Amino acid sequence: MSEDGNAVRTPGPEMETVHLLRRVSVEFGLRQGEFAARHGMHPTDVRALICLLDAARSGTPATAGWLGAQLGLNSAGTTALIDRLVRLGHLTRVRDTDDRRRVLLAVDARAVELGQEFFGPWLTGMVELLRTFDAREAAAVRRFLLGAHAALAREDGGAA
Amino acid sequence: MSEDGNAVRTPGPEMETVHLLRRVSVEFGLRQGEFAARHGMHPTDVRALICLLDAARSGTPATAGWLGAQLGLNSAGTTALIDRLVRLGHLTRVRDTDDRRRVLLAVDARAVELGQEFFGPWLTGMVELLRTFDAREAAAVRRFLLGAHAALAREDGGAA
DNA sequence: CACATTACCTCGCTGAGCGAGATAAAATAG
DNA sequence: CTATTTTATCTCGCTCAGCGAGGTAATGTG
Repeated sequence: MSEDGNAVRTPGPEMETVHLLRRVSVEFGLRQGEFAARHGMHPTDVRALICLLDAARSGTPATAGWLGAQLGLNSAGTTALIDRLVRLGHLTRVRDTDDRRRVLLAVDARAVELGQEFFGPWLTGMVELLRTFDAREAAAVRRFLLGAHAALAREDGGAA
Repeated sequence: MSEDGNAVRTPGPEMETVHLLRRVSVEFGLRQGEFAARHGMHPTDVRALICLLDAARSGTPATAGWLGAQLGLNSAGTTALIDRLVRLGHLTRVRDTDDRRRVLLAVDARAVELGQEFFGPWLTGMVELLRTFDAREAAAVRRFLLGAHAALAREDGGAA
C-alpha cells in the first residue's frame, strides 16, 4: 500500500494539512533566499545564521564542525562559509581554551539584529495567532510539530 | 517593544511553538539535501521537483518561467536547472500549442516515484499522527499552518 | 506592417561547495 | 614520557550552479 501510485491523489483532510506544512517550509526557504540577496549573502549563510542564533538561544556551544553538520556541508565548505560570515562581520572565531583544536563561533550583535529584523515580524504574527488558541488547540499544534520534527529527524521517515 | 533586544529571550509557550515550526523547516531542508546527494542531484533540483509535483497535483500548468519564479532563479539559471532535470530523465519540455513561446514542463513518472519515495514515509507518519487528533485539534493545526503560510507569503511579515 | 512585450535560451563569468590532503591539539597505548 | 591514533579545522585545486547581458522566436497592438 505504500507503493500505491494513487497515494498523492487521495486528498483527505489530513493529507491537505501535511502538504500545507510542506508548503510553509518551501515559503520559508524563499524568504531566506530573499533576505540573503537583500543583504549580499547566500542562502546558506542565512541558514547558518539561523542555526547559530538557535544555538545561542539554547546555550549550545557552536563550533565549526557542529555548524557544518547542521547544514550538511563538509569541512572545506564550512571553513569557506565561516570565512564569508567573518568577512561580513557577523561572526568571530574564538579558539576554545579547554580544547584548543576547537573553534567556537561567536555571533556578533549585528547578526542578532539581522536575525530579529528577519524573524521579528513573522514571529510576532505567529505568536499573536497562537494567542487566539485555547490550551488544547495550542497543545495540538505543538504536538503536531513535535511529531513532524521527530519524523524528519530520522532520515528514513520511520519506514524503509 | 518590538525592538526590545530581549524579545528572543522571553520564551513563552507560543514562541516555543513558532521556533519549533522553524526548526521543522530547517530539518525539511536537510532531508531535501540528503535526498539530492543520494540521487546525484542538487538541493535546487529537489525543490524544483517538489514544486512541479505540487503544480501537477493542483492542476497548475508548470512553465519554465513559473518554475524559476517559484525557486527565485533568473531565466538563465532556470534553463540550466531544466536542462539538468531533462538530462536526468525527470522532465520533458513540451511547447505549448496555444502560446508557442511557452515551454510546459511534463514531469516524468520516474520523478513522481522519486517524490513519493521521498515524501511517502514521512507523509504517512504525519497523516497517521493527525488521525489521532479530534476535529477541533486538527482544525487548530490547519488554522495555524494557514496563518503561518499567509504571514510568510507577504515578505514584510505584516509589519515594516 | 512596424513596434513593443513576453517567454525562453546562449554565452561568459563568479564563487559555493566538494575531494584530497595538511596541520595541530588531544586522547590513548606502551 | 614518547609513539600512535583520533579529532577538529584549514588549504588547495577543481567542478558546476546561478548571475548578468544579450539574443531569438512568438504574441499582442496601433
